[in-house]
Amino acid sequence: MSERPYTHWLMKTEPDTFSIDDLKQRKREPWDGVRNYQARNFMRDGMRVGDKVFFYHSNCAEPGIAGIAAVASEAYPDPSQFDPKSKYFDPASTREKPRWWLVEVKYVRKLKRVITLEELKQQPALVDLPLVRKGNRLSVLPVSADDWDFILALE
DNA sequence: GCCAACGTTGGC
DNA sequence: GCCAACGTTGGC
Repeated sequence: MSERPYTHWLMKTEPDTFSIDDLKQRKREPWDGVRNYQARNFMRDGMRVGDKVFFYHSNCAEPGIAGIAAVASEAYPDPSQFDPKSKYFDPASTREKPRWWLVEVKYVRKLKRVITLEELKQQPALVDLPLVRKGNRLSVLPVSADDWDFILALE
């Protein structure tokens, strides 16, 4: 069995734009619009089909983990970077050498309740969880297997 | 390569 | 709406 640093992830989304209920309805969705290199690298280089993902609601009344998704495709170039009409259009990117990549994610389930950011911050066991570390604005983050289990036990 | 200016994220 | 904490851009 090959070793990878991470097999569990957390992906942020603003529920006003795309919520866990939207994913439940759509079942599967390309995670387009990521325009940060570190977040891109996690998707392109770190993720494999079947990896579990915490679906996190940000920039809303109750920020926190709202559900579980799974990586459903290998990484491929984000089509929106080539579309001049898209707000994610990147004129500096080319099809020969795409700058931005995405994976598709599929719905797994909603949590019984939202596990809030506030609650996660209060857990001494989660001090090293990247999500609760100061100033971390990345929209795609790794979660250790231990932290994953610990967080789910809070549900 | 430095770094000031600017833009974005996202909690509060 | 405020603003801290970033990341990016571009002049030099």
